[in-house]
Amino acid sequence: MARKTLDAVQLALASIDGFASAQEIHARLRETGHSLGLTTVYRCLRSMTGDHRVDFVRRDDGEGAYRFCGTSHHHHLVCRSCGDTVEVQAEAVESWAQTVGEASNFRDLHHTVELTGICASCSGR
Amino acid sequence: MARKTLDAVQLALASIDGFASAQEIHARLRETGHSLGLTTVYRCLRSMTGDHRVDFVRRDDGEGAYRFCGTSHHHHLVCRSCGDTVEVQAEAVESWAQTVGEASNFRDLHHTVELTGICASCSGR
DNA sequence: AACAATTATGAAAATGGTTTTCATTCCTGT
DNA sequence: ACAGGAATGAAAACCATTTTCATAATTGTT
Ligand SMILES: [Zn+2]
Ligand SMILES: [Zn+2]
Ligand SMILES: [Zn+2]
Ligand SMILES: [Zn+2]
Repeated sequence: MARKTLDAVQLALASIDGFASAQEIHARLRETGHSLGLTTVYRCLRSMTGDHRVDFVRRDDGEGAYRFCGTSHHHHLVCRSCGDTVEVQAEAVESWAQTVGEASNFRDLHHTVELTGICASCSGR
Repeated sequence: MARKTLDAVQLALASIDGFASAQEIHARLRETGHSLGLTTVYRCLRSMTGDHRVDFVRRDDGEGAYRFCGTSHHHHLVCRSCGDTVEVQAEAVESWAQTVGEASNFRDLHHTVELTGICASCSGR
């Protein structure tokens, strides 16, 4: 893989807040002038996750999502009615996840935390 | 959906140790004489996960896996290598989720928490 | 420069799990 | 028995991802 190509993908990924699917990254690349094939985007992402340069998770629908590792780790509180999103701190969860995983002798721990609810304006008052 | 069908799927699921994919459950059903279509198996599983009667997780390759489960609220620590699963208690997370949601004036809070890692036997030591 | 060998790329096809469609079968109540 | 509704499943559609393979770009050698 050409470094030039890897850099383009990394830049696109870094320009997106949070996780993005391969196809979303591909779309962003085309928006910014780069014309890379979807196949190449997949190839780069696989290489980058292998090097732990990007995080990989599965969304609920099974689609894979990628995130540049430099991005600060946080979680979201999403309104099920209007989709409004708030970023939340999760100190308590971070330490809990680590502690619980180690207690079971698991290594290389990751976690997915998704909070949902009905926001103030959607709940009427 | 007919109760008879739901029961057959639940029985098949209960006869399998740990998680099983829809197709594995379908195969088990055929082995035990029941001739249910794959479509119906998917329908039953969707209904059961909606009722929280079975747990649903995504395997590393994106395939969904199901397991018959009690009704108590809990979370999972899943090995990304062999799929082995440990149920974990999450007192700290339950209260955190509630507190964080209320702090943002959200109501009717839900949460999804998945822990993954590499289990002791898979990590080689 | 010229040329061969190696690598990178991407369009199209293949893959595979899951969902939709829709015609048919099964139930239920009258 | 009969009509109306629910349940079923084979086949087709879907869609993210992977594989193929022919072409383009790069690198190295003479
Ligand atoms: Zn976290
Ligand atoms: Zn469970
Ligand atoms: Zn394991
Ligand atoms: Zn919980």
